[in-house]
Formats: sequence, structure tokens, C-alpha cells
Amino acid sequence: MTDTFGKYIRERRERLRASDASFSVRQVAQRIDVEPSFLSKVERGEVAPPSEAKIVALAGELDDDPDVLLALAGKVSSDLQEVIRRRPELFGALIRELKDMPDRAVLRLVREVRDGDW
Amino acid sequence: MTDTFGKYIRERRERLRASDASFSVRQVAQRIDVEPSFLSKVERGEVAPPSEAKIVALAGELDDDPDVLLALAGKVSSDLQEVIRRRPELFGALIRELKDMPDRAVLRLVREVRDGDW
DNA sequence: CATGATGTGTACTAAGTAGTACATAGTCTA
DNA sequence: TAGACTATGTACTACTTAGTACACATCATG
Repeated sequence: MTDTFGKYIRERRERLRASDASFSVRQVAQRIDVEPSFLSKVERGEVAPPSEAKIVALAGELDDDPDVLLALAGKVSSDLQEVIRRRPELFGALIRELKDMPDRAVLRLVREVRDGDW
Repeated sequence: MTDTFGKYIRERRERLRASDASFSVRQVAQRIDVEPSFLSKVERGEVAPPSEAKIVALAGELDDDPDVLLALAGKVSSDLQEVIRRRPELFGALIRELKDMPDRAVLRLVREVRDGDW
């Protein structure tokens, strides 16, 4: 992990900070309930990304997609995992089938399911 | 986790053992490269299920689906996770969309993709 | 009847995860 | 120029993961 997570978070936070002083390390840290020094270290990649719960809180704070932040942290949302664990053959097969499909193909499926007559 | 994993493994192994003496705790343990006492404890649910690598090896040994064994152990194959991590929005959306769909709907998708004109 | 295989109990451990607590040093501003 | 706020450095730590090492009792059999 070449610390894309920390860099990303820092950039995102600083950008928000430009127009809102409440996005300091200290204040964001407080809102997601960690020590400022810890968030600082996370942003500089000195330590591994935080737990799923903190990442999700951070996503809320930075108005970002939790799944994307989790991915940057090398994780997969536990509720997605649970969906797979409930029907491992089915979802295993589907995901492996889609592994190398282009984005638009997957997207087409999503839409097909979403507004399809199932 | 009410130890469905251990029970399942034990039953599976014993069944194979009925017709092949090489499926003793000791020998299977040796083949998947763990201590016999550890496998014994796993089967009796005295300790948590082993690592993904050992579970996959066990699946090979017991001629079972790795995804299913991993699911029983409360895990999701790391290569499935990687597929999701590469395109988190896309796969996140798809999986959440399919979360409550009946098996046949998901299966239909799998087949649609498999032999579709993509 | 000893030799070998079997399953299991006990004791321990190295490495990773997910942080805290406090001190320090720089900056802003009233 | 003191007070408040900022980021960061240092030192720890509790918990979990994923096992090993070895001793022990039982059973079968050549």
C-alpha cells in the first residue's frame, strides 16, 4: 500500500478547509472520534488506515463514498462481505464472471436490475 | 459464530475417511501444513477457523468449494475482495442491488453474462 | 506386548490491528 | 506578548490472529 489513502484524505480535507476552518486535523479527528495525532499519522501514511467504522465516519465528514475510501484503505465494506457470505457460490460466480468486464457492461447490469421487471 | 465451520469440516472429513484411511486428522493436517492438534481444535470449534490459505487448502483436500468454506468461516476470498476494491462504486452498487434478490434472479444474471454477447 | 498411529490437552508466542496519552513546537491574533 | 489553536513526535498498550511444540492416553495389530 503506497499510502494512497492518507494522501487522498489529506487533500480532500485541506480542500474543504480552504472554505471552512472547521476542517482542521484536530476538529475532524474529534468529530470522527480519534486523537488528532492519530489522524495526522494516518494522513501522512505513518500508520495504517483506521478501522472500517472510522473510515465510514470520515467518508461522512468529507462527503465521500465510503466504498471508495474503504477500497483505498484496502478494505471491503463488511455489509458487502455479508451479502457474499450468505450466498457464496452465487455471488462468487457472478463477481468472477464480471472481473474483467468493462465498466459499462457492469453498469448496464446494475441498471438492468434496478429498473428491471424482476 | 456458532461453529458451523468446525462441525462441517469434521463431518466432511469423517465421511471421506470411511473409505480412505488417509483422511485422519493427523494426515489431513500434515497435507494442509498445520499441527494436528490445531486442526483438531478447529474441528471442535475450540479455536477460530484458520487463515484463508489453510481454508483453501482444506477445500482442495476435502474436494469442496473454497468460497463456501470461507463463508462458513466468516470470510470472503481475497481475490473477490480485490475485484470489488478495484471498482468499488460499480461493484458496491451491483451487490447492494442484488442483496435481496432471489437466487434465480442472480443466477439468471450469471448466465446472461457468461454466454451473453458482451 | 511393544510399536505405531490416532485424537486431544496444555502452554506458549510472534506479529499484526487499532488505537491512546501526553509533550512539544510553530502560528495567529487581540 | 500572552493565550489559543495548530500539527506532529514519542512512548505505550490492549486485543486479536494464527498458529507451534510437546506431552499424553487410547487403540489396533503383527
